[in-house]
Amino acid sequence: MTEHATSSYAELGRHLWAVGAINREMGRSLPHDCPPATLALISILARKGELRMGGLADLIGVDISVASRYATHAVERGWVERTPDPDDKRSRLLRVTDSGEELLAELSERYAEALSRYLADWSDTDVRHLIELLIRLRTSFDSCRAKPAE
Amino acid sequence: MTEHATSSYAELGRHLWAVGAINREMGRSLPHDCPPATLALISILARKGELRMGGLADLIGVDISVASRYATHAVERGWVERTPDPDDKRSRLLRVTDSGEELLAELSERYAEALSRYLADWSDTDVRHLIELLIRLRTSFDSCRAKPAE
DNA sequence: TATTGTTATACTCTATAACTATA
DNA sequence: TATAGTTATAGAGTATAACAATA
Repeated sequence: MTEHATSSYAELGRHLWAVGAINREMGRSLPHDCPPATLALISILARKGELRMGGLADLIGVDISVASRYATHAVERGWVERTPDPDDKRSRLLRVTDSGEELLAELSERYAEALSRYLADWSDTDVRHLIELLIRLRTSFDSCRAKPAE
Repeated sequence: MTEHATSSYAELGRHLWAVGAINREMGRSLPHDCPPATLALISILARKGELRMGGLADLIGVDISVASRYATHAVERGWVERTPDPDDKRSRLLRVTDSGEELLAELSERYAEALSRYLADWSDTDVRHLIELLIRLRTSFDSCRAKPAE
């Protein structure tokens, strides 16, 4: 990006921060039992299949201690199960149960419906575009943290 | 948006939620004295000029009690000042001080520099595009909450 | 009586640190 | 000795509720 447009980054920062308010509002529609972070955990596991705790924490973007707490929460409710990791006895593999899949389907639909009411005037293309840019944003951050020495 | 693309909303939700991790990471570079919410408060006041507490809280996207706490924090450090509201003695008008402007300039530059390192491969157009979509997202939410009866 | 803002309190989310078990 | 994960504790951040002052 050109030098004189540097202030656009500050502006982007403000709008990124404002997303927090939207997330809080959307999160209020979730059941008390399943906070947004737990739903994210289940959703990621459903997509990735089996994961170890460390990999899961990276994907959620929280400390491993936080991910561990949420995983325990989800296991206690039967949404996630842990099996021994054959390659490393310090670790266990996490996987979504059928019950977890059901919960995910129900809450995803409920969430999507709520969001669609807010974004009634958005086109498919608009939504796709925002998704792509957010994916790219995350990618840029991840790849930058992977090589902090440069 | 067409019906069969409904699941895109759930996907958008996941990526919006993931922005939180980015915000946390960016927030770590701020001074202990000035958390992200305080910076947002100062930034909004600098842009809008004088604001009452209620209007400020709406713009930040938090409860008025939270905004009040942050305002007190900023006033105590000399970044914001309160003057009587001539039209309503229950309220006061908030405004950024010179000191607050200085802080905002310094932290904005620092923030922009950090973000620009993460987004080194983004073009002006990319950044602009994301900003526009985030603004529109916020607008859609605000206008929807303004008429909840419909 | 309703509204604006403040303050006290509680709740949610996350990180740090101490610890156990295994690599 | 280093690493994966768990748990205890502490620290941010936010919301709810009770309150005071004014509309």
